[in-house]
Amino acid sequence: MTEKEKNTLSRAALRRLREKEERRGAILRAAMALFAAEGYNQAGMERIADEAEVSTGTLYFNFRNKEDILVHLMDEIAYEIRTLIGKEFRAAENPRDGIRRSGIAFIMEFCRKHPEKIAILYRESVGKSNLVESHREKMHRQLIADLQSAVEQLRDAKGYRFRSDLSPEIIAACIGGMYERIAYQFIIWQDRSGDLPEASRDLVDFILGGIDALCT
Amino acid sequence: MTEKEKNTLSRAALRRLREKEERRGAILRAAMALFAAEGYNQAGMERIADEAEVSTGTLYFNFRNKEDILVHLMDEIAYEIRTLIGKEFRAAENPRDGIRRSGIAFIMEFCRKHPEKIAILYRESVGKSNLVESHREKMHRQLIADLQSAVEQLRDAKGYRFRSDLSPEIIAACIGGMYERIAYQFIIWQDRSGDLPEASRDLVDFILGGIDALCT
Amino acid sequence: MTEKEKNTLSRAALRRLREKEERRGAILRAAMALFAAEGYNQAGMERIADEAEVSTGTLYFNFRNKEDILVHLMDEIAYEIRTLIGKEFRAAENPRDGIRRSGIAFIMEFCRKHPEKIAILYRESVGKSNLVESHREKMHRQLIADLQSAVEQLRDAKGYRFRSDLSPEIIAACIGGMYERIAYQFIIWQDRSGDLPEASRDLVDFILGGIDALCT
Amino acid sequence: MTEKEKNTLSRAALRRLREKEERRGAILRAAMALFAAEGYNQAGMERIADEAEVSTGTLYFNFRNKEDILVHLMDEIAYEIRTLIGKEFRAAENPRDGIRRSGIAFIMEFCRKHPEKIAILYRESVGKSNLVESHREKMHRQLIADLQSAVEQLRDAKGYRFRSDLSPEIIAACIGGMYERIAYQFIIWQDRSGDLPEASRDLVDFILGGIDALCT
DNA sequence: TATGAATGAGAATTCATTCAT
DNA sequence: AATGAATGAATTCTCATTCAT
Repeated sequence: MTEKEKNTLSRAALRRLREKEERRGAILRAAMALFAAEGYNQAGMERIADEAEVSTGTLYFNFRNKEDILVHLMDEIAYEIRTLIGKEFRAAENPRDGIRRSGIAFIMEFCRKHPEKIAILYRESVGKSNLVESHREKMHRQLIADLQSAVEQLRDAKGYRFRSDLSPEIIAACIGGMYERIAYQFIIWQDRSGDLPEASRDLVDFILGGIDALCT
Repeated sequence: MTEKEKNTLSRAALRRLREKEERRGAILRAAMALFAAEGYNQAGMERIADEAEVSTGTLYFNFRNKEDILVHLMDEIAYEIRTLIGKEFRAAENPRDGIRRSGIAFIMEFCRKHPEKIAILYRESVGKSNLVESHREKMHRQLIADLQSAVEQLRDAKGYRFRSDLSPEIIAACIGGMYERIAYQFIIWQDRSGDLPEASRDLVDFILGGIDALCT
Repeated sequence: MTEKEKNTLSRAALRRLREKEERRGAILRAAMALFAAEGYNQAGMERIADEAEVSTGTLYFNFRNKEDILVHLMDEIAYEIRTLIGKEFRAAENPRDGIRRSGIAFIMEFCRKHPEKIAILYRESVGKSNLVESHREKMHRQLIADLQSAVEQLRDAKGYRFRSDLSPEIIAACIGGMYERIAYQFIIWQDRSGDLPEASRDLVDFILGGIDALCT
Repeated sequence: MTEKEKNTLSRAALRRLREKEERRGAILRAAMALFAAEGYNQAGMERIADEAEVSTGTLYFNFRNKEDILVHLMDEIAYEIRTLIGKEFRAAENPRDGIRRSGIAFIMEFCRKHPEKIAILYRESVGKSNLVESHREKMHRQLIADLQSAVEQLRDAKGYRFRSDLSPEIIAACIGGMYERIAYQFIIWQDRSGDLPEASRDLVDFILGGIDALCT
């Protein structure tokens, strides 16, 4: 429903609409918390409904099925990440600084503050079903595309040349993998948020050094 | 059962032992194929038994439960990887070359040739249960420790100094993450084995460049 | 609401009444189409509402519940059948001809032209619930009573005597069963409308021959 | 499993086999009783399992699903009917007598003694799902084919000629319909077993008279 | 040891019905 | 009167695990 459509509604209708969206939000929040805390398979629909203070029927009124809830969570999270790192990258003076700033922001602003989203993104959405897996692929492809674009901007700004046409894509994939692993290891497996500032600094330097090494 | 113990057995007992181990192997092979092809949750015990040409009862005679089969597969795979990259690393002239050789071997000899093991390692063992997850952590910790040790050997050989004590661990984690993502993307999501030689070369150069960048 | 009551209403009230009846009709038409096409259990209330272009709430304003819709459909259909065969029977010169004409009309004018009503009458109303089943019995009892009366008129006109007092009822039941089976087989199971003229002729001759055989 | 295969089994294995078949039988008996008493849709799987003194899992070990149980019941019943009326028909001196004997046996020996089978055959299997319905069609087609063959034997024995080639099929369908309706009305809707002898006599005379009427 | 039938708790999903607006 | 979101009991089916033979 567009903003324009909303303007034509009565105030009572607006309130109902707000309540409806709030209910969807409550379901997504409850599902995220449970998926992160107990695992996608362990979290039953009844439990999600309870936590969201609705009935199971309402779950199915708002989402096609359990998978659909997970996919919506994935979309929300991916959107948030792309927004955050895009903003940081554009706010930087140059691509090199953009990669640094967005990398640190991703770790410090996103991962550190939303461990449950990291759990969804890197753990609960893995290997669940063909549909979820293909959605996950699409999602990561987009994030990789963003990273690849950043790498290419850096290359162009510096007058670099990479060894091969494949290099930007490889680099982007590597960057994605590094963030995933650092986040997983320091947030999900161990609780070492305290090490994150240091880790994120090493991480971006590692990345920039790696990129430089692939250039002539 | 150690080799020594085997020597004390009668030939009939040896045959039974051989058959038993063959059966365990058949079960593990069947489970690996099914987990990789259809997913851990989708692959039922009955189906695994069928494929291994034994009964479900035999499954439970050889393994505590379904999780236990997965954990054994994970162990086998981790052992194989550590053996391979350890061998390559030690066969190299110096740590820098060791990182290069073992990295390329991992991609070209292991990942490329055993996509089903990649699926188990990076997809089917993710987020399954607390037990599997903690086993996965331990497994990755070992691999990371190997990598960390290689990085430290490189540092010492070159007379490098890292910015912080954390750096070797961060670097090791990053390396693990890169390999995971490259393997996942080029083998599981897409079928681009043809790009793997190029990708693996970029990958090790990226790594070595990154390490250099964190040194003084 | 009788015709007389309608005359006392304002034109606006008349329009509302017309709209209301049109809505009931739309619901019944949608339900009949869906019950016939997909089955009573498969056709959900939401779907019926959609098809009738009303809301589920309106369904429940017009009918007590889902059963009630089915029962109304059954009544409509039974009324239509009784009207048709009654008219044909009375238009005939004698009872024998009446049985012939009404039988052929039932097959050719009703069954052939309204396969969806046949589906409701002989398939979708069967074994659904105690209420529907008892309604179905009542409905069939009425049709049988009509047939029985026709048979008795034939008997009296001819000066026949049946072997027993039960005979007219048995005959009537047989006639009902034959029509049901012929309609089911040639319209629902197979699509052999082309054979219906021939079948209906055989059918009535079979009936008349059967009746004669039970007379002295 | 053929008789021959059974002979090769140990006595213990035979006992287990007997128990297994007994369990299948218990399930079918429980399901038949419940379907007839409460209706197919009303009878839950849990209830059937309870009644058969097994678990729901055993239900699904022995039958694909609920539909499958119903289909097996239908097959059993159809087999029993064909066996009975075939035996009676062949035991008769001539086709005319065969039609009479088998008709009376069907009513008096089968319908009267197994009202629950009548309920399955003529009520609970109607309009349940596409699969059941197509199975029902096949089943009735076979019964009709038997009847048609009997009618054709009568025609040939008597040197009759029917008005059209369609006639035997029409007659067979009519006969099937009559039996269905008589059984339904006198056993399911009303409890008039006392009238069945009389009804069955009228029924066969009606049939034979009808057949004669269609001959030249 | 090996078998495979039996178990039964647990899961997702459906859908007729209600009711606040 | 009409709407349509919400309800929640009910239902079918799955599957890891057990255990008598």
